[in-house]
Amino acid sequence: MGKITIKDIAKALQVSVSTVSKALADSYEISEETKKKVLAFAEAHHYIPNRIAKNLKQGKTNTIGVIVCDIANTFISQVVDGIQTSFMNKGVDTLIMQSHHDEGIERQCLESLINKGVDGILISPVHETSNLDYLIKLQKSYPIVLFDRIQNPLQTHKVGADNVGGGFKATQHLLRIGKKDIVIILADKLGVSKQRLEGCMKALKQYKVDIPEDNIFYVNLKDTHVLDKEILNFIQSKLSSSNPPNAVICGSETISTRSLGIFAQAGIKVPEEIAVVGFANTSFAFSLNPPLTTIVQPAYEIGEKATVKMIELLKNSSPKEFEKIELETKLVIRKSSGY
Amino acid sequence: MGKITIKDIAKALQVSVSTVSKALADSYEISEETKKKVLAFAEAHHYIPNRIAKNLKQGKTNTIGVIVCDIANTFISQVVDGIQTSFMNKGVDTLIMQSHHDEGIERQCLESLINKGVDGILISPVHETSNLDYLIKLQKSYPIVLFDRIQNPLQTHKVGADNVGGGFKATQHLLRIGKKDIVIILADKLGVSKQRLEGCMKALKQYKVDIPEDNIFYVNLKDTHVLDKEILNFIQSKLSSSNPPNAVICGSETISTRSLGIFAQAGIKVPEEIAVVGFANTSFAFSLNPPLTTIVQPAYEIGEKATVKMIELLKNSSPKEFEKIELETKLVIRKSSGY
DNA sequence: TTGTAGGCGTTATCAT
DNA sequence: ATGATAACGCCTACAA
Repeated sequence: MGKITIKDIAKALQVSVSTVSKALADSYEISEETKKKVLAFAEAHHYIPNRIAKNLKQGKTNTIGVIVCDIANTFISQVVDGIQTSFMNKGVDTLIMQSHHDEGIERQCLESLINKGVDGILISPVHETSNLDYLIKLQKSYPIVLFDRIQNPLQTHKVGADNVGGGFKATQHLLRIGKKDIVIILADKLGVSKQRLEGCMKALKQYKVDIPEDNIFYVNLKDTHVLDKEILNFIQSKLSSSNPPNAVICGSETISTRSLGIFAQAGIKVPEEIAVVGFANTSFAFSLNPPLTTIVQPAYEIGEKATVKMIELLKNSSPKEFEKIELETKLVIRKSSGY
Repeated sequence: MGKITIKDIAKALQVSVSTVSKALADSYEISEETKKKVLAFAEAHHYIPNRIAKNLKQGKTNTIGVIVCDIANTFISQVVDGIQTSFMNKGVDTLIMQSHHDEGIERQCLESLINKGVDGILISPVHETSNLDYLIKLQKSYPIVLFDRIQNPLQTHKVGADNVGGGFKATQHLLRIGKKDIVIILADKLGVSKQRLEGCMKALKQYKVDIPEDNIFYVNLKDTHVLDKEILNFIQSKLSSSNPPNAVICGSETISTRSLGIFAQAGIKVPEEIAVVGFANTSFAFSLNPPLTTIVQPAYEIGEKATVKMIELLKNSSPKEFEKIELETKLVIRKSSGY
């Protein structure tokens, strides 16, 4: 298996290695006859070109490194699906690494990818300034495309979701169905929280609706127990206040799903008592009780577009005009918001 | 960046390339003094060894190919997390590919990995006999470890979950809390369905409980709409029969989550009217309404163990004693089964 | 202790 | 249309 080389073919066919090499590359310099002979022999003996030798010779690996925080995350795994599938269709290899939300590990991933000789890097950074200096340095020699976490000072190509638009859509939907007393629960450590909130505020302003400042609540996702308690306390105190809300926007998948569970347990009726709109990519949104109205990020497409951009860069390293692509989110209306 | 080679160091330090090479490898042949000089220079100039050249020379790539059906699947993404993290800790690269449930694509992945020169392959096959002949051939030259889909005629190392045990635990739990009228809904195209059912039957037998044959129902996961209808029809007809069930075991994550959603919509009380135990790895099980009692597969650990096995094989290609590791599943009791 | 030279499998240049 | 030869960057006998 896989032991036969170009040299063996040359010897067997009594031609030179270069002839074989060119024949296999379908070069115009080689006669049809010779090509046929070579191809036939190669086929018959299951010749497999040695990619490593080729890589060494050409100084390229045909491999792109991808760094994500956590591949087991719903959204991320969908993005990775898009990346892997697209690169595979283009014959490019994908080396996936996980930073596990740690800047130090992220640095190791970057260094590791570099010394593996990847041709480019796709990264969703740990946070806005993680390894920024290093990335800036790297960028001088490698094409780098940021995805998902695109609120980043690094000057480069970026592909992500339009989270401002997402926040806007979520809010607009609630306002349109007459839910004007909105509370917003956001993940405090999540970069996109800011954009999503911005979108919410934009919609509120446009519809001339005001909400008290303390209707915006930040939670920490680290400990689910604490999270659950915080959400419950917040909502209950709000509901029993003089100006009870009739809708809540949940700024992340975890917050969304937990909230529904918590409300159900506490006997808070959704959507009658409080309507819920969440940011979530899980296909289980429909299976929740009630089915959850969601803002969905085009995860697969984000991966796809980032891939296309990278391939473009690999072909054409000159166009230094950095592009920021923000793909539209989708509002999927289900029962939790009251139709 | 990364442009400096061993040659450059040699030239700069007025020594030979081999001296540098050996110094970098910390060879005993080289004097401490020279080593220091070389290391210092390498450090200072950010020397990065060219892995490709090394690979070419040594005929190894230090890379393992991984083939899964669908990386965006909850369980699979958790396994991949385990694989990627473990290999990374060992300094081995992971090349992940997706077969998208297609035997032809799987074949392409395999061929692609081979010609990329991976040192070994970790695969969760599309089905029990997909590319079997090819895998058998491959196995003569490469270490191959099967994971997840381990009911496979291929004679090799296998790591997966003990699904028979999982079925047993699910059933035993129901029987212990007095739910003896059990129906079982299984995914018809899922390989593990057989094992899970086997476990269920084993428990029923052990507890001397009989269920009618038509309490076992197979559904197709392709179309969710159809699936939902099928599940609802089945359960409703069962519930209105002369011998209504008081418990259901859902043989896959999709079936589990959909069922809960469907029951809620149809006003079927869980667990009062019917208790539900599902096979699911999603962390949202708790957020469902009611929180879902689940059989959880040790996904991360499966990936981890498969990795360990592969590394073992790479070090020690001789031990041809094939091992089949079946890791225990975990029963997580929540409200859907009635506590 | 250090250096020389050959080769891993390809591709690319330049002859022939 | 074909072939000889030199790289690519590294490792490793073997020589010195």
